[in-house]
Amino acid sequence: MPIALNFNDNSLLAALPQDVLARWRPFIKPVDLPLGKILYESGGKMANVYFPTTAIVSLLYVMENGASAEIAVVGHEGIVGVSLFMGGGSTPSRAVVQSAGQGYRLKAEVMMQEFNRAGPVLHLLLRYTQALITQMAQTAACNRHHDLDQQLCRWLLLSLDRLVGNELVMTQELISNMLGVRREGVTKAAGELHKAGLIEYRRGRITVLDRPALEARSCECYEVVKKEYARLLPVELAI
Amino acid sequence: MPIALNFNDNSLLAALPQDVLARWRPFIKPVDLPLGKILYESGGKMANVYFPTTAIVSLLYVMENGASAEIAVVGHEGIVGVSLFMGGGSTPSRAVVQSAGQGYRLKAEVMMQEFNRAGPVLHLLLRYTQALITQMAQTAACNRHHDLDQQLCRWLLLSLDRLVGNELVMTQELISNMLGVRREGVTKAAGELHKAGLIEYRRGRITVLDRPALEARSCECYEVVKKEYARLLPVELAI
DNA sequence: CGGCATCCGTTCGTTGGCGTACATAGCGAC
DNA sequence: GTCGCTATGTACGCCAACGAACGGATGCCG
Repeated sequence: MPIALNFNDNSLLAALPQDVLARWRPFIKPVDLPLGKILYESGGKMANVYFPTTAIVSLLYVMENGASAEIAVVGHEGIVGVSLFMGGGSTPSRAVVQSAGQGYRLKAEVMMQEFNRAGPVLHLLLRYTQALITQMAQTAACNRHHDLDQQLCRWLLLSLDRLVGNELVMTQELISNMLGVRREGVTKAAGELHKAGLIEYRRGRITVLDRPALEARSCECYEVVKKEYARLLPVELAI
Repeated sequence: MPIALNFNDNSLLAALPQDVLARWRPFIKPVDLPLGKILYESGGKMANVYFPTTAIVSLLYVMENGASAEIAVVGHEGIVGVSLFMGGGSTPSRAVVQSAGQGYRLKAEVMMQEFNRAGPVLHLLLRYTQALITQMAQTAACNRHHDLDQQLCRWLLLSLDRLVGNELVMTQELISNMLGVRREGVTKAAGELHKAGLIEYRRGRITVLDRPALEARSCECYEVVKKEYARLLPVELAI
């Protein structure tokens, strides 16, 4: 944990004016986000918001029968906990760390205080939330119309955009939970991507070999979401 | 068109303070919203926002190949055009009138002016947006895990909540576009609901006979969304 | 360096929804 | 009342994904 916090690792923090960061400095803490850690539970009170830096966080919907489905993913371009400032302070979804790493944690009250000043923080966060909404909407449509093969490509690309390097530490079982499909289905789809020479993997590690081909094979959803993030967030924020 | 506008027909308008309504009065107009009218197009600029009263508006995602999927529905409890104040001024989805009726139209600039005062309008609209987000997330998960039968029940109930009476003017073809499935699939599912005595229909009119049974047969998604709307919006706003 | 938990591969039958094609029937216009 | 458009009913083969079950492999840990 460096003495001088480097807020540039999260794009939202990086875009904030100095005076906001100065106010936040005493209350914002770097934290480890280990794989599987639940940042908030469905319907639970939100004591903090999180700004991931090297971690990836999944917004996961868990149904009554235990089945799950990812509705959006948040990395160093975003913030976990938008429902805090949107109002209500909870959502019926769960936020869980999908790829281990670090992030910053900020107390809910401090965030709210700043939000209620109705300055640049408010506008930046609302634009980010709009981008998140796009991702959710796209996920809904994608779940309806695209096959597992394409969705796996989309999902790999979305994750890749939020990581450095081209390797994901990720079991097929975990991916299947995110996509809301069976593990066997992921095995089959991944096998085909492997045969085509796009990826390589072994026991919980996936390496992307041919990213352009992955983009070509993915459904349109990846591209749409990416473009919308680029449009809505300041240039230096683009993923 | 009455001389005295009755803003109580839309719950958001009804919840606004008098001084806001007074400022809006010169700029807000009752409008007819005929079936199929497109209020805004994917990616298009948003010149107005709409407050439905008796109409229902679908937020529809249209894919490259022409396939579509509804991501949320808006009626007298809401507003069409949240991406205006969220930032960006457009979304990659389309807003189309799903059930003909009336609503109010307000110029985008007037809305923005009020929103930027950062008063009760801002907070009310953000809470509503949060409810809308819940609906989208639920739709995403529902699309993944529940079968057409259950989804049709959910969809009928969501529509019914936004109408007076128990009759929907709605062809199966239209429903299939909303749900993102084939028309034949809707015919089959509707036939089963009919056999079970829950609904009755003839050529573009569906009558709900046994609402409790419909709720029992629906997936959990309807209940979750409904509860979240009730929680997030003031009591008198509850659908 | 060996044991073992965990991850990945594969199989078989089932099923819900798709694409296509065509038949019937309600309802408005004339 | 008849015509014709459009909504609804039905049938066939097809395929992606499901559920369950089990074998094989890898790499971590002692």
